[in-house]
Amino acid sequence: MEYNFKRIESEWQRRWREEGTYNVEVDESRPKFYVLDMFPYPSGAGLHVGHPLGYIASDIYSRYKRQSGFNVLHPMGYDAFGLPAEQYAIQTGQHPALTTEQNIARYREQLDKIGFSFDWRREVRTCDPEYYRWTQWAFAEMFGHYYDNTVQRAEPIGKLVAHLEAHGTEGLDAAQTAALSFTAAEWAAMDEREREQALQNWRLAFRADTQVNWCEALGTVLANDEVKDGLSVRGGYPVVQKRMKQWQLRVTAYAQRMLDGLDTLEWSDSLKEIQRNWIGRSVGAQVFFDIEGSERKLEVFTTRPDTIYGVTFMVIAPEHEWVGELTTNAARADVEQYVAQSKLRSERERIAETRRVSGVATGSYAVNPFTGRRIPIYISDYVLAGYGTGAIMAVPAHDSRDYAFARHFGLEIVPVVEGGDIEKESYDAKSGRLINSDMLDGMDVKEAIEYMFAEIERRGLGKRLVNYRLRDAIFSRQRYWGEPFPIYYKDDVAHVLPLDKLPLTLPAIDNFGPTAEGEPPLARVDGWHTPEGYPYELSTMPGFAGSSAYYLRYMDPHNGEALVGRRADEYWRNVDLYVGGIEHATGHLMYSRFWNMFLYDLGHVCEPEPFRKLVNQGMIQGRSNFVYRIVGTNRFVSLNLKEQYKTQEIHVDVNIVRNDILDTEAFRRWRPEFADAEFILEDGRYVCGWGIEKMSKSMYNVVNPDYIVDKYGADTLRMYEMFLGPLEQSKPWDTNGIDGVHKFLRRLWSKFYSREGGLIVSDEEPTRAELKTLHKTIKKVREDIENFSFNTSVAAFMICLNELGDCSKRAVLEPLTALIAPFAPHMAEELWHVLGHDTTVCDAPYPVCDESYLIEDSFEYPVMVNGKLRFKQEYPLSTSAADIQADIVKAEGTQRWLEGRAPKKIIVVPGKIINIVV
RNA sequence: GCGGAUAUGGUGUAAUUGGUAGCCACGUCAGACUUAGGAUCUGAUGCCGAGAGGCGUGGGGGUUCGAGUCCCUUUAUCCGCACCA
Repeated sequence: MEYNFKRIESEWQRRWREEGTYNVEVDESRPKFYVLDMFPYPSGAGLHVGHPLGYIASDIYSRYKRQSGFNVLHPMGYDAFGLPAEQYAIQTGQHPALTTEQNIARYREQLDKIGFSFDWRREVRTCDPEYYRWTQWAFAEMFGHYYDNTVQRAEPIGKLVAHLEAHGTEGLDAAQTAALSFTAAEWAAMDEREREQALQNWRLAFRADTQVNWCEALGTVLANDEVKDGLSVRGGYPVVQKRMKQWQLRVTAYAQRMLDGLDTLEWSDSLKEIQRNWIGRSVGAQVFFDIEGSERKLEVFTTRPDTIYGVTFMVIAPEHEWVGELTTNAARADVEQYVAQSKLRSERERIAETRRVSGVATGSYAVNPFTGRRIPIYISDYVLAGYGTGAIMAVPAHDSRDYAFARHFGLEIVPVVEGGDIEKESYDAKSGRLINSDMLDGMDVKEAIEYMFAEIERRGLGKRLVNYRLRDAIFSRQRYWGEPFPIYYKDDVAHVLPLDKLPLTLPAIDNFGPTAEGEPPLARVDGWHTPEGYPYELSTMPGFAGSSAYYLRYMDPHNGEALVGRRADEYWRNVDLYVGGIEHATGHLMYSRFWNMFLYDLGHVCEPEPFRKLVNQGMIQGRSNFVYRIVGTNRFVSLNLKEQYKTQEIHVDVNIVRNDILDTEAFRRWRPEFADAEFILEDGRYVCGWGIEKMSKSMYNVVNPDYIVDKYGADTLRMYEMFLGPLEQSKPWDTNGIDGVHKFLRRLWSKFYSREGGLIVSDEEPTRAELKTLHKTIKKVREDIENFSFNTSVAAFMICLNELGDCSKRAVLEPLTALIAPFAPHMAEELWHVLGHDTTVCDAPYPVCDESYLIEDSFEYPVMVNGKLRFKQEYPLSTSAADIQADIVKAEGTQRWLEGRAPKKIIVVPGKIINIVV
């Protein structure tokens, strides 16, 4: 009987759905395992063959865990709010809700064909009000809390208010935007508006004026991780820096905990490193410099207080708040011009012009507190307003940027670390002996840094400080298709909606662009205010809002009382295995950890970290094919003849090419302009060129999973995607190799059914060799699954089948069916029932290797002479190394290769190798 | 510039973790069968060489009886950060 994958797959998918095979409930009697995929953003293009890669791997692991006795939670949903749907809406006028709905339907259809073991009853969509109610709730909770550094966790804002009432800011140690200072009496004297203004300095969700990434084309601000190289990640539009009042999340409060938490996670080192760099912890000193003729002191942050004797000038950022104050009348015109100029530069220009020295003197002077010397204060955009204090002490001798600046402006360069030659470049040394530094002279850099920390504190010049590169997350977006903020304004004071007023649903509109006044689209909505008439916030939340806690909702998706109920949370706890792309390293994976830690502080969840183990699947690239048109003609020349002509390389649809041979008839039909194409063939065939590129429509290299499923079946697609190579590695999709996997499945099928259609499974006792093959395979496949090495497990199945030959014995085939079930679930299910079972193969215990079948009693040693394999010699494994050593010299082969010489040394590694050194 | 990763046949890859490099597939070649299919089956296939044999894991060096694997160095590609004080 033929392997009719279409019948088998549609039938079992239907039965799984009808019987709820993959439904899962809390069950305290069994151990849990939570396997999660990063949910997709349902784009209009549908899935290509690269998208399911991670889903297939996690599905295999889920099924394996289930067969191993775990109660497996394996859900799926959609990250449905976001820019592309809205951009599409602006262009076409179609409501994003509608296009999103359509895209989700298409995604679901595609996913269903692949045979995943999702419990679809638990589906979440971030744009569903019943879901985003909890996104709004979490935001409201953040608004209602601050981060208390003394206890290292979020605390209710009421505790802060109590402190301010009693002591003002005295003795307060909390994560804050700026260092505010007022007394209890001053607090008491504030009105509601002033108080709220002050509280925003500590709230974990707060509104503040800040430097933001503004994208004019998208009409919205963007978070740092949404900008790359000065361009928006979505769309690639220019981004400029702008000061705006925005809602933000105080993720910096959790910087240290997020850093420390990394050590507890089973994530790849590279991913942890990316997050560590993003958090960017650096230990240094805060130092205050006196300003000549002013009461104020200029605060800087430095990691190299040891070099303070080499400070010959200071630099502040053009956005520094004291620019006006520090500028003397004589310098004012120049400074104003410079500041205006640097404001105009886009982020992209700024990056491109890195290393070009620019700046202007303020005319003011500071005093080096250690040398007592008068040093000029400059303004330059190589100092960033957003890092540290936006001001630096410049040490030109030992910092290349300061050096370039000093050279350009002819400033003094004083070396303070021995060893460099500062004539041509700075000496950015992290070790060495201090010179020209008074009491530090002769100390090593490390020693001097420690000494200076103490000295700075002793002299009351500042203190030791930890700085983070991590910025607070800009949380508002001036657009429509996102979660509305649960915020309304009363006399411009922000108030938050309580849970029983949530969700605040997104109103329907029909024009998705900004208003004429440049207000967000929600400004168009009449009645966008509370019943009392107080206006709601006009911006909406960013894409990462909805994806920050979705994994919690899957645990308890229909709970109307809480994001996740206590019983579900305490059972499922956190994600045991998370599979997704590395592109979320500094976005989603940071925000989710922050969000989860916050909910943990409040006691809503019982685990501080959301994702225990994380696997990053590689990108599937496209394998493009090319044809070569002779310039100015409609003639196409085969790859190996193209050098003889002047040709132009043209992408050709990979679906009309097989093994790099072009289907010329299909090519003529492909596009009208090729209808009368002529070909110059080689060996009667047209050979195409190929290259690896991103999979995209414009390269004509997109392969649709539906097409593969239709032609080869879901089981073949699943196994082939795994066979392609290591999961974590990026690799090109090449449909050509798929035959090998398909052939394997057909051969497996033919172990059960003869060509004529009869079942040929016998009850004969398997031979020892057959059992050895079976158990070897069981061992290998189990190990490979545990190591996420799915490509080698597919190879192990193929080897197993090759070794079994025409063995069709039940005692071998039955465990093999259970073993392959996670990979090819449809076929395994069918065969499982053919073997007479009436329960699902998903619950068949995963086979265990019986090591006794693998034990060998003798071993054929490869015998090397001077490191080259010369012959083989068999010894019982019980033979000792000494006995082998004594015996091997006498062996016929040894004698032949020794050619009368005496061996210098004989190395015997039992069970591995014999090497004779002559 | 800093940090991380990768490099093996025509292609995707594998290698009991320092022990016979190239498993398993694709492709190619040869053969069988044939209802002529892009089916199925069998065999060969790293490179050079008629053969014996030699050479082979990006390049160079080292440790070792033995290196794809460890160390040093260098090149190329990819990823992350990037005037971070």
